[in-house]
Amino acid sequence: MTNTPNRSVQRAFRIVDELSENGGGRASELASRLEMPVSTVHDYLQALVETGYVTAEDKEYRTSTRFLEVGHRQRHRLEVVKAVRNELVTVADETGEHVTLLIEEHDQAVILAVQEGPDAINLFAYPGARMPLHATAPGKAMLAHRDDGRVAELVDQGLVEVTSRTVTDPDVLLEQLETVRQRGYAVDEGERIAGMVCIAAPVLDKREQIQGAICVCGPESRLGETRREEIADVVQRAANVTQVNLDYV
Amino acid sequence: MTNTPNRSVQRAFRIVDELSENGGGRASELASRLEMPVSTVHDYLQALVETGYVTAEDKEYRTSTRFLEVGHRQRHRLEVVKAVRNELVTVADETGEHVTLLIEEHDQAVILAVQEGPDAINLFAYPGARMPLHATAPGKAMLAHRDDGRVAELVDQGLVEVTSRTVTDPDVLLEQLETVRQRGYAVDEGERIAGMVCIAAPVLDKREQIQGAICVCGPESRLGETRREEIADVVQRAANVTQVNLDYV
DNA sequence: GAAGTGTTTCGGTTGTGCCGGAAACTATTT
DNA sequence: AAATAGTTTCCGGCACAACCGAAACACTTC
Repeated sequence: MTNTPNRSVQRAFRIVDELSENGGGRASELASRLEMPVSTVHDYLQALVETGYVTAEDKEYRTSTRFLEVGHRQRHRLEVVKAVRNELVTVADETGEHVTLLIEEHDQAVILAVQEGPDAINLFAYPGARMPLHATAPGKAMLAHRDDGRVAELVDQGLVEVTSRTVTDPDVLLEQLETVRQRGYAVDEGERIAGMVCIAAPVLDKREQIQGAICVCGPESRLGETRREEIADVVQRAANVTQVNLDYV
Repeated sequence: MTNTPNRSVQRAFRIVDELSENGGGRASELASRLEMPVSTVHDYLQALVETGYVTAEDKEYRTSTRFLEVGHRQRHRLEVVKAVRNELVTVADETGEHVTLLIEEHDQAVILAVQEGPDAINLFAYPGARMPLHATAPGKAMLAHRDDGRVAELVDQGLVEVTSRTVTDPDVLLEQLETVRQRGYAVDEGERIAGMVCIAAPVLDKREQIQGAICVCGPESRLGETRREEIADVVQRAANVTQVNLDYV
């Protein structure tokens, strides 16, 4: 942006990113991938090990469990997580499907908690996983309760097509958001993962501020019209209880 | 050690640590706590935000969910976690207590997974939480299967007294480790948390390498002699099944 | 034992992190 | 509104630490 990006910090975290994506790596490997001199990467790795955020085991470097620690501490402090915990379990039991809590961060939807019901299909969903807002039910649920300016910004950045069904037309998106506001829940039909339907309800606090979204995902084949409405009810009720918990505490 | 600690990297992560411990903070606040000039801290925060690992919301900085993401990705790749998952649930159900999976990292025991049984007391235990090896059952379970050199190193670093019951005498520790090897499980009696008894079994792979430990914790009052032995059996069986899973995959 | 591959060390130079100072905001108070 | 105090943010020049080429070192492999 303006200035002072602090190159060292950038580079350190680029290395961390790289380690995270590949589940570890060696100095030379990283060096070639990041197009940096080996000796430089080596210096960084040394420094990172020193901090405790990276471990070195026989020339093989990995991210350490410190990341888990920091991540969980942060999550633990978020009110929504506490407020929603029991509800997630309930929803998972009642629907049998894959249930998640998401929040918005840095213009993306991020999973904070996962609860798998008895029939849940195995999604590649873990806390910290992120996805575009416009291509998911929870994302749309949250966007619907943001001011229009925010939505316009997103549109300007371009609505990436994740699957062939992803909404990429701004007008369609705005229309859908209006629908979400009216009926209280959002749906995505294979817009992020083909063959997958998700239904999500927004969690608001007493000041009508969006705090997150509860989302149920299941295979299209299992989620007919009536079933979807059932699920929508369950999710909305859960979101409601969560709001009460949130305001009560 | 030798040289090149890369000050920028150190400082960046010190700021992250500080943010994590206090659940966020403002520039001036951090500056005074870390005894750095405000402008410097500001520069770092800016850089950290740029990386996406820190979020800024109205002058209030927090660690972002990226840490969760990196942490979980790492955890996901660890074989032990997959191998132990079902067993943790089983143990939690059978014992009713608080069950965890731990590994060793950087001379500490680190929790990787938590499973609470129906009667579990509420411990401040979350993935990423760390504790000294010598003061916990899982730590002792893991140490028992390390070569003596490693143990000697730990002793040299000093056996910190966590509670009044913590083993601080090297000879006693070595003796206990021998017992662990003989009967296959480790016990700690209020050595880390007063009033808390923990029973842990080591998870080894086919090459006899220590991969982690499964740990059951409960209040002293509930864990009499016979109950402890029951639990020891359950934990050992779980560790055994985990080993099989580990080697099979 | 020579040649190949990757890691670690070393040190000079050069670019950039650093931080004092000032400006631009935000509250709060009179 | 004006003054005060406490922030955050911007700026810019200097010193020093990051940077990386090259050399030393540790290994395999042929």
